[in-house]
Amino acid sequence: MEYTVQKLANLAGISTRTIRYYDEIGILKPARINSSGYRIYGQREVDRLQQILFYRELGVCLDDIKSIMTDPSFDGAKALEEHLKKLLEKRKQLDLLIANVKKTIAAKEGRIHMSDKEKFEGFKNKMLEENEKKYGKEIREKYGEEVVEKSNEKFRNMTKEQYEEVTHLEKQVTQTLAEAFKTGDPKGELAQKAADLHKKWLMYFWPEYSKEAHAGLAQMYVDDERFKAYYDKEQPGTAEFLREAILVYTGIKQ
Amino acid sequence: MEYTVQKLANLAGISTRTIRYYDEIGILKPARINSSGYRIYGQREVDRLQQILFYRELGVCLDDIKSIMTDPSFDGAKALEEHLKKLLEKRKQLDLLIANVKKTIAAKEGRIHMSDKEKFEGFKNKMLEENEKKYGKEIREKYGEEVVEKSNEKFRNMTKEQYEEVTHLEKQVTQTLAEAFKTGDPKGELAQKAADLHKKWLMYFWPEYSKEAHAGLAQMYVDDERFKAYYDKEQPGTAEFLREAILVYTGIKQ
DNA sequence: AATACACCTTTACGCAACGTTAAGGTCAAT
DNA sequence: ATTGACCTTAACGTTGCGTAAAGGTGTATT
Repeated sequence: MEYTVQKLANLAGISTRTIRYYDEIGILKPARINSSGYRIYGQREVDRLQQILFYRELGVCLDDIKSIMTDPSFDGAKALEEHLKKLLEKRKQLDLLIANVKKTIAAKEGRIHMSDKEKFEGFKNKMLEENEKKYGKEIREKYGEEVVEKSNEKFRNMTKEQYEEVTHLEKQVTQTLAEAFKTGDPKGELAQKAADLHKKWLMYFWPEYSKEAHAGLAQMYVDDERFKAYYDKEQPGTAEFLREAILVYTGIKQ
Repeated sequence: MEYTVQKLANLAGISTRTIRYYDEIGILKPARINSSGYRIYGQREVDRLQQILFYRELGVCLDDIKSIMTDPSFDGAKALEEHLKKLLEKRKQLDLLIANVKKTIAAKEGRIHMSDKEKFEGFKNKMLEENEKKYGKEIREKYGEEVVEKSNEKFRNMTKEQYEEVTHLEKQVTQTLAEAFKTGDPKGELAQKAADLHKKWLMYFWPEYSKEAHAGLAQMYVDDERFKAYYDKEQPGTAEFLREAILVYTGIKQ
């Protein structure tokens, strides 16, 4: 039997456009072209199309299908394994998404009745997630995998009281820093108090303290747009001011 | 604080292209344009961008985000519910895909060791699925939901022996039909034997037999490209020949 | 022979959300 | 005056087709 595009399309349950497209991308060429320029397909092409549609239904992209079917040296089984891995990854992402959407809906409807402890754990996880997303890659490169993991571990192990203490400290830093900024003197008492509070805050996260690391972090607050924006939110220049204060505090600069 | 595209991009951890694109589609306009034509964003825009990115991470498309954020009468919670439904549907599809890919891999590696019974059940299910995919919609429209369901039920309840009998019958029909086709006479003995075998085969699927329905099916074998292709596979014209034979067999035509 | 109608052809835009050049202005520092 | 780091708009590419548009072919009917 020979088939024109439409006959083949009906046979396979797809559109003629699809068939022409498959010709276009070279994945399914007609057996021949007749004198009027019509595409004519034979039994071999029907079989090939079945194969293509089979892989298509498994969600394999046409380019990969092409490789699987054209290159005989290509390992079809391995390609499917790869494909499966991609699908599983996709499902993981999707599960995360779904969980987040559900959470958001629940929160919006106000019918979230978590215990304080659960809420607290939720906060911690959310913070870690956000942190990872925003700075994860660079921080890991800068400080090393181990340091970051230790820091996160320390954070995860915080009690509710410690967490409250640390958020309180954060507020104190911000406030003191804002007041110090008004004085304009990074060596002044207020600025040094801010730097000290900042150190205390930091020690909730860092496995160990060093002046050099503290000063380095202060420099990053200025260099990195995202950190800078956080400190400059109310008053532009605050990030620089904090750096100066910390440089003095750590004795790197008088 | 004021931000140019790059500052805002760094702050939010996205690309400048994205920011310009969001301007282009009107989802995030700059606070103002300076004398050089630069986009300038303020705190309000930063907050708005955060919102946008929040929804984006939930997988909401930009068009929906636009609706959620611009139209205050728009019900954000409802939109999220809708979105969640879509995501769940997507996951269902994905799970199906994954199961199929796994099955395929297992089959390819030949490490599928099913019992004969399991294998048989698998065959039946696969046939039903394929049938559903290929003809499902039209058949249901033509014969009604109930008839189709009854037929499928009958098929599902087949024992292995019955199934083997029916596949054997199918082969007999094909063979007898091919021989009858050579005689060219749809009224001849062979053709009538083919029609009779076809009836017997059919009765494995249909809840009840009627001459009219049998003749109607024969007509469809000619009208529908897919059925026609099945019968014409070896010899074009076979579908028409079978129809004629059945019309005689059922007494609709002498 | 003309016409209708169901086929067939190629060309090309549209879709989502940007990535990626390309070509060219602006700004601050050297 | 020249870098170099910014900024701008314009436009193509990505995936797998759907959907016209404009025009040729084949066959049956009038």
